[in-house]
Amino acid sequence: MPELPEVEVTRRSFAGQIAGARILSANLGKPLRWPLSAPPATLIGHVVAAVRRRGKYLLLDIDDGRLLLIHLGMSGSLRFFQTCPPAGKHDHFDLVTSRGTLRLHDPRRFGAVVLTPGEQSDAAQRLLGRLGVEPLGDGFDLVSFQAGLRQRNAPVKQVLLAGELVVGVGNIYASEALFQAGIRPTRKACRIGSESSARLHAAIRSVLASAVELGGSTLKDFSSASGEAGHFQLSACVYGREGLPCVRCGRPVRKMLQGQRSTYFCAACQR
DNA sequence: CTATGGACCTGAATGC
DNA sequence: TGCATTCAGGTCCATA
Repeated sequence: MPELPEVEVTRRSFAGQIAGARILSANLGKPLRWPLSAPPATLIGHVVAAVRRRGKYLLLDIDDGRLLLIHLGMSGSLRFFQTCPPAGKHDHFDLVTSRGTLRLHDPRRFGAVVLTPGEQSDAAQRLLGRLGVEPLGDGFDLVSFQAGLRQRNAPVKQVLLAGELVVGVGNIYASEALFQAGIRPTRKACRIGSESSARLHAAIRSVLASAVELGGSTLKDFSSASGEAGHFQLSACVYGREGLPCVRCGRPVRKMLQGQRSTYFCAACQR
């Protein structure tokens, strides 16, 4: 489900409520992707100082310097409840605080909750250390992005998904950004001209920013921590539109597989 | 080093 | 109706 916009929308929907809240208990259900590196009981009595985001990870700063990392995987979503209903079959983590309960719902359990000693610890850096720059931040400058592309021989879509150049661009938004930039997803990154790569740079920013504005994509079951659905998918130009007319030229949108994942594009508009 | 494919897990949609 | 197959928003890991 969640790419950067969904994670950011989720963060914004509960960060203000949980910041300053005292942890009353932390309960795990079925195992998630990585084990907790410390017993969750060690969180009790501590305060959640802030909620940040890095790529597709949510970072909960604990008042003693520890960092609780949450990743939503493919099917995860978070809700923040004032009064928390009983846990359902796919609710696998509850952080009960003085201001409400943060609950992770994740049917496929590709998500993760990892308690680390701090952002610079090995445990945290193992997950965060190789992430590329934030696409909506100042670090995403055109010149370094173009230089990064020139170094990669892989198809540009795979380079975006790898997240080593720039984070947060997942399967939906990679297709959308490449469509907006007029670049064929199979084109080798190092063979993209500087005008095209400048368009891609701008497209990544604008696609992600507009998805955040629209509250993310609601394909299957995404909603924010307050339960709001997103609306980006209504404005998707190519993703999930195989066979439907390209919004620009009217020819049918095509679907192909790249690295076992669906890619949507317009063969006429993208070269 | 890179590129590829499998692994993790469940549920919904599709096909026969 | 029932059962098997395919697909889904992510990422790590083993293998060539």
